[in-house]
Amino acid sequence: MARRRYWLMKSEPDVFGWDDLLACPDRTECWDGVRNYQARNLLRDEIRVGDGVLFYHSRTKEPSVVGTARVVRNGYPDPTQFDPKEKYYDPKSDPENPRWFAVDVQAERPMKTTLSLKEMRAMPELEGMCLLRKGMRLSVQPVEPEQWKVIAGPGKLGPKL
DNA sequence: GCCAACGTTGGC
DNA sequence: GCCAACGTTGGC
Repeated sequence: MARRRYWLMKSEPDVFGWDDLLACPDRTECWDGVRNYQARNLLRDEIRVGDGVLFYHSRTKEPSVVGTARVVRNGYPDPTQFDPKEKYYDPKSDPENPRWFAVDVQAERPMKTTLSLKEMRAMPELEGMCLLRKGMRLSVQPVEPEQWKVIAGPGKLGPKL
């Protein structure tokens, strides 16, 4: 069994945020709509059931990590790419060889107190973190175990949902 | 295969 | 809402 790995996923609370995830059946939702090849590769090849996810709110007043989630389904073809009614419809994607992938995530625990981007920038332990690097706009990105521990380690999280 | 134009992301 | 930093597209 491979070691559990960690990721950070960005969401825009105006579109779909933590509260929306909690409102889903089983607190589980398909993480779809990712249209970036680098992120796609992670979703398709790297992210596995059981991995930990930092749930991050972007494009909001105080961009922050708000909770943790767990991957509950490995990468599979993103259904929205084949639906012409979908915003994320991609007519160039061949169903025989899908271009875009999604995973399912389940909300696990809220942060005891949300951790803002500003606060993270001020933490020397998080230096070099993907999220904090200039120009890093990946909506799905890796988190090192040490970084996970600092952000979501003992005492940082609220009760299991 | 270069690169200008265009679109998107996301902090501020 | 602005705009810098990227990524993608498409003409050549």
